[in-house]
Amino acid sequence: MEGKFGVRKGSWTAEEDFLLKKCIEEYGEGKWHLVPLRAGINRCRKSCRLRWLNYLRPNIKRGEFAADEVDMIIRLHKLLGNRQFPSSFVLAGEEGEIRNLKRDKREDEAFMWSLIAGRLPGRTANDVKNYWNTHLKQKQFGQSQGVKTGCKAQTTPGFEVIKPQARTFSKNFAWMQVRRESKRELDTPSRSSAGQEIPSIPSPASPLKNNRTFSWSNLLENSVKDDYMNGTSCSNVSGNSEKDEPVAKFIDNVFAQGEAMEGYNNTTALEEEDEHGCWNNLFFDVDLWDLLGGEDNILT
DNA sequence: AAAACGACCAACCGCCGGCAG
DNA sequence: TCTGCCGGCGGTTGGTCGTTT
Repeated sequence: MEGKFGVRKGSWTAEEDFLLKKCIEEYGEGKWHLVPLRAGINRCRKSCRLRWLNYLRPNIKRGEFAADEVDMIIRLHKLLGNRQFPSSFVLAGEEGEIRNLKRDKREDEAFMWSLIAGRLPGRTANDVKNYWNTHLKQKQFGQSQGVKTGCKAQTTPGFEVIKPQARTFSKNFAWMQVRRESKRELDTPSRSSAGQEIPSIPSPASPLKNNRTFSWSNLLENSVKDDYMNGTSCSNVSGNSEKDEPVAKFIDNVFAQGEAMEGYNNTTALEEEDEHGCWNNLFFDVDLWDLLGGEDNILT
């Protein structure tokens, strides 16, 4: 059970767990290279960190994944693709400037499981990854692509990644004018400039017709998918017409949730003064906000 | 009853970017 | 600018346990 340099490997004992937990409680997380020494454990820094993050950390939820957790994993995995943003995931800035939202290679590859886990309280990235590999991957591909072939694990076949199309935002884009008080306007269906009814977003308090629970991933997924597939124009809640814009619609949908955003524990609040001098509180999922390129891209 | 098989998941490995010196 | 250390990630392995033959 000893690896290089005589450090212990393999399963952790109850005593090691106790020492590690005690050490983290005393010194806090971080400085992992010091942890084995401080805790008096003959383990490498990585082993200590992993044991803490995946097992000992408080509030880790164990046991079966709930249906809504599984649903969230599937949706986010579909949304984020197979560790890659499409290279065409770009936003058009001012005067034809194209900004590519594709991050560097490392970011592409590194953030998916942790991002998904971040939306599942108590679940670790390792949990999510294991669950995907042992349960969901086979369901998604097993029958049609013969995953159970006995060969070594291979890269997950690429999902169909829903790609937002290039778009232009303007500074006076109407979402900046939306006030939370205008949420009630959503009670009547919005209409596009062409008179089309805009698909309404379900309220958290009123479940979807098919009884599926509302989740944040629906916002982006539905918004992007609808617009990408239909190519329809839409208007935002303030009634201003905009070109067909998946991201814009997403933003509209986010604001349509009004008060509900406040209860979401991973939401950032922005304040924006509109042209009438009104201050608006804008609530936004921090990860998706970043995913879309942050304020620079959204507001440009 | 026991061997073979398969599912599950904790743990390890290798890689990479950030950062300080 | 270079180098080495650190933290953090996805991919993969291998031990354990339940099920099947």
